[in-house]
Parts: sequence; C-alpha cells; structure tokens
Amino acid sequence: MLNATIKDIARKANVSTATVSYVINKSRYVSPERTDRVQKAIAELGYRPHATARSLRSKRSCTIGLIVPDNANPFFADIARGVEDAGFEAGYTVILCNSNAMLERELDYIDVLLSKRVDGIIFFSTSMEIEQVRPVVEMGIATAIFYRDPGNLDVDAFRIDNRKVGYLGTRHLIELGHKNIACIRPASMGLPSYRRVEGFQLALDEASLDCPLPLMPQGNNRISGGVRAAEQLLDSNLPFTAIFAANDAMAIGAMRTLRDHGYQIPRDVSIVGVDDITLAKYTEPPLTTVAQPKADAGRLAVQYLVERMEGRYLSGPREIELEINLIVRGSTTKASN
Amino acid sequence: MLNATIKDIARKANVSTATVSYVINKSRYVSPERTDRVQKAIAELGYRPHATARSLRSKRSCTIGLIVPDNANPFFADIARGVEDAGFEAGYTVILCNSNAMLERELDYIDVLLSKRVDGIIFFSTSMEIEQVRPVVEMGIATAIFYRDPGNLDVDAFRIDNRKVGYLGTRHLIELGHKNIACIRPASMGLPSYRRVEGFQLALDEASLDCPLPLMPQGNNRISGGVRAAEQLLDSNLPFTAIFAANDAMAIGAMRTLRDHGYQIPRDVSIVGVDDITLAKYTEPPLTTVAQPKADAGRLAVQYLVERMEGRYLSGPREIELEINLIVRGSTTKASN
DNA sequence: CTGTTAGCGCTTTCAA
DNA sequence: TTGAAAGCGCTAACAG
Repeated sequence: MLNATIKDIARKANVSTATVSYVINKSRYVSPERTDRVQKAIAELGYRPHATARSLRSKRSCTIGLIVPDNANPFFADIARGVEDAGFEAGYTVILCNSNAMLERELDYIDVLLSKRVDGIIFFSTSMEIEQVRPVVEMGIATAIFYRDPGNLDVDAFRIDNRKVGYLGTRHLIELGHKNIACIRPASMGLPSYRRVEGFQLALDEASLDCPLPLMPQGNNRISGGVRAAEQLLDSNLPFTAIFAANDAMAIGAMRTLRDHGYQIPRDVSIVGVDDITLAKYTEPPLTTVAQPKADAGRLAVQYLVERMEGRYLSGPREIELEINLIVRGSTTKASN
Repeated sequence: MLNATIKDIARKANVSTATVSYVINKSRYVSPERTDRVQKAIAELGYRPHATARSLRSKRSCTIGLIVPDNANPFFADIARGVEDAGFEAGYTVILCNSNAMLERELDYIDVLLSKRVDGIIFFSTSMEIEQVRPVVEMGIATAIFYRDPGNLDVDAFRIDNRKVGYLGTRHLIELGHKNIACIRPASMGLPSYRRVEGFQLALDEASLDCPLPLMPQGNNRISGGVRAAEQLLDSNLPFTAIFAANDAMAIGAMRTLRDHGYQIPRDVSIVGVDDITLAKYTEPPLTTVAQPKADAGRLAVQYLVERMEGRYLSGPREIELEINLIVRGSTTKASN
C-alpha cells in the first residue's frame, strides 16, 4: 500500500495516531510492545511520513534555498556541491536557484522560497540591494550572505578580504623580481572584487613601484574580457613582464592572447589570477592564483544556518572572513632581467 | 503583517476564505468589486500563499528532484542549469541531489524526495538498478531517466547512441588518414558508455584497420585515468598516431602525459574525446570531441516531465534519443605519413 | 503510559 | 455569484 498514512498505521497497529507519531519522532516514551507493533505496521505498509503535512504542522520545512548567479559556472557549482553535501548531512534538502545575475529573477525566487517556507536561504547575490533581504530576515528565516556588507541585518555574512587578495597576488610577482606589473581590473568599480585593485596598488606602493593607467585595462570578468584586456596591454606598447588579473577567467583569456601573439608564459610574462577555478589547474601552463574556498565555504554557510534554524544560535549578525591563499603553479616565474 | 493567512485576507476584505482562494487561483468567477477588495487586502497585508498548505490540499508540490552523481562535475552542472531553467519557467522548483555515485545515497535521496512528495524526478543514476525506481513510478511520480534502459517502466528515457559516438569520433580520425589508432576505454564494461568502444571497433572494421589490445587501456573516466592510460600506451612501444578516448577527461589526461613525454599534439598524436565538457574548449590545443547536449538535455527532460505532471501526457514509456555531433578543434590533424 | 482532538493554511464540494 | 465547512496528514496540548 503506497501512500499509507499515519491513520492506516494506527489502525493496523491498533494504537492511536498520536502513538504512531511518537514512535516515528521518538518524541515521547512508548512501550516496547506498541513501538514494535507500530514499526511492523510501518514496514508492512511501506509507510513514508508525509513531509508536507509535517511541515504544515511543525512549521519547519527542512529545506534551504541557495541563490547563485549561475550554477553552470564551476565556481558556483563547487559551492552548490558543498551546500548540498552539508545540507544532506544535517537533514536538509536544497532548492537550487539560478538568478542569472538578474534582479528580477532573484526577487522572484525569494518570493518562491518564502512561499515554500524554506528554513534558510544562502545568497550569492549580485544585483540585489541588501535592504531587499530584510523581509526574509524578518520572516524569521535564517540567512547567510556572501561577499556583501550585511548592513545592520541579523544575518551571517561570509566575506573575503579582497584587498588582501590583490595584495597577495601582486606581492608574489614583486618577490619574483617583477617591476612592470599590469593589472586586469574587474568589470565594474561597484563590485566587491574591485577592492582587489586596491590591494594591487598597495603592494606596488610598498615596493615603490608604479603602474600606468594603460596597463590597467578593465575586463568583463570572463575569458573574453581577458582576451580583450590583453590586446589593450599589447597595444599600449608599454613594457610589462607580469600581470595580476582580478580573476582566473580573465587571466586565462589573457594567457591565450599573449600566447597567440608569440609570448611564452611564464618566460616572457608571468600571470596571476584569482579564484582557483577548476580550469586553472588544467591550463597550459597551470595558472598561479589566489584561491578562495568554494565547497568549504558552502559547507560553512550551512553549518551557520543550521545553528540558527535549530535554535542553537539565537540572534545577532555574524561576520566570517574566509581564508584565502596563494597557489603557485606554472604561470609565474622569476623576472628575467 | 508578515505571515498573513487567507483568513486574515478574508476578514479584511469582508469575504469568505473561499472567495480569497478563488481570487488567488482564478478558479471561479468572483465579482469585480470583491476581487478588488481581496487584491487590496493582499497587497496591504503583504500576503503570500503558503505553498506547503496548498500542496497538502492539492497534492501537488510544484517541485522536482534532480539526482546527479556530482554537481561539481561541469557536465552535470550544465545539466542542472538546464533543468533549473526550464523548471523555473514552468513554475517548478528543483531540489538538487548529489548521489556521489553511491547507491546508498541515491536510495536515501529517493526516500526524501518521496517524503517531500515531489511531482517528478530526473535520474542521472549510476549505481541504481532500474527496478529500484519502480516504487517511484508506482507512486505516480513523473520520472525521467538518463542513459539507461528503462525496462518496462512507464518513464521517459533519454539516451544517446553510444555506438554512434564511438563511431563518429573514430571515423573522424580515419578520415584524417590515421591507421594506428589507440582507444582509451571507460572504467567498466558495465557502463552504458562502454558501447563507445563498439563504435570504435566498427569504424576500424569498416576501414579494415585493427587495434591490438595493448593499445586499448581502460581508464577511470577521469583525468588521472587518462594520464595512466597514456603511460600504458607509451609503455607498449607499439606505434600509434591517434587516440580515441571514451571521454574528455581521459582525453585531457592523455594529452598532458603525451606532452610531458615530448610529444606534440596534434602533430605527433591526434586525440578525440567525448562529452564536450567546458574544459575541452580551453585546453592547449582545444580538444576535438563528440558533443552531447547538456543544458538542453536538462531542459528537454523537464518538458517531458511537465507534460506528465500536468496531465497532458497520460501514460506509456517514451524513449528519446539525444543528438550528438562531432566538434572538430585543434587536437586532431592529418596523419603525417 | 496512552488516546482524543484541535488545528496548521489551504482547496473545493455542496448548498444556497 | 458566494459562503460554510470538510478535510489533506500530521503534531502536540490536554486529559486521563
């Protein structure tokens, strides 16, 4: 009998529905004999608790929503994996939401998630104002936000120190003896990742180096942007022996372009990226990069969320800084001069 | 007032809860004035229908489950994206389930999905027996299965012609004049993808060519497997000028190994993979491969599922063959002899 | 130690 | 054209 209900079990085991519920949830003592009868009935009828009914009653859906710009992007695919993994272990199911980096779709999804009464939401949001998540928090839904200033909201905010990212990557190049270091900047000054450029500047300043503006093209954050940025670098006719790119995708695009123009990496130009996307390991040469946690970040977010959802953490915003670290691979080497 | 219910709306608009429901769902005529009052109340109270309660009543959760081995694998990440996209458009939310290619976790997830009363499930299953999905189908849940013999189950089965895959890739090499073609075989003869080897053989036979067993190593389906397989090929000391690898990951591993041993691709050895994973475009040289649809396959599966879930398709198994096509990139070239 | 029962928020039948 | 009310399957307060 598929779709048996608690009533069917109760009848078959000759107990009340309450007893069945208590046996299932171990939420109060039930005598061994009765427990046994109930369990037998459950097995015989192939009974499976109705999660929807349970949610309605208990006001807990054991579901969390994950909003990312695009799960097909390996960076977010890794994160989603971490979220799902930790969620599964903690008994939560995850609803995958791709916002496509479009505000409207993000808001639509928030609506859906609120309707479905998810217990928590993890935001990797690009276009949303922080104020737009206020209703979510006020509905009592546990919330984690990545790479954003949480304002005064009671959420868990996971961030990386983007200045440090820029600083680490650039200092690596400086330590290798590079003096003329170019920088491929992020798509927009409004992005949190733009602070990587500040770190770049800081490292240069410390070493009394300078980077002329033509050696600081902006890219669209994707491979094609790196291609175009590298072309601009070459067009500038200014000397450079190294590039710090604000992310791996642009670093890879730049690498291709330089090679197409007869430059050898890293002999002629060293390149550093940021993110450690999957691709980075497999380019030729493999890309030196400033890594940030992905699957682990997802896992961590779930842990924090679970604490909130299960009442083990009551209130107050938390800020968590994610660890970054430089991974030296083949795309960087000593300056030849 | 967050968390307003239909009752609150009814009171505020001075109508019955039934009327509110009818207005929300447009499921029967309601006079303009009343409709208006209800809509105003909804707006003022910030009412949001309670999806859980609705599901309990209507027996439709507007949720589908997606089971893949690993969403961090770009192949499945693309598929998940397609599923989510089509799902969103059709008004369904998707629960992401990674099975890790482990039977136990797959079965656990099926249990969870059944408990949550999803309307449909899409399986990209590796370890499950087809019989294990029978309960799912019998519970009346719309089901799509990829790359598997559906047996006599009433499901939609999406498949690719793996023999053709092997045949196309290999014939491409033969047409380029290669005579000594090696083959990196899949991890196990039990996998559907093993039929690619049959296609490989078929193409060779047609051209009266032959491939000695030492030139047919098996790999673990991942990059590391390709590395080891290529080492075996070199160890065999048999001549070969081309390789057909049963998937891109192994092709890429082989490419790296050969290059590390001083071979140039494609000058010395041409290589063909299968899948067209994201990486394939960005290797050096870019990989020639037999592509199969990913995001589109995901979208298609949802379309079929939606037909079933919404009663527009009543019953009977359907088999859908996915299109494959050869993408020629830089890793293959004419045989030099 | 166990059972009865109200009610979670909604849809839909039945009656008017 | 509208409303009353039953009931989806479950939990938990209350009563015994």
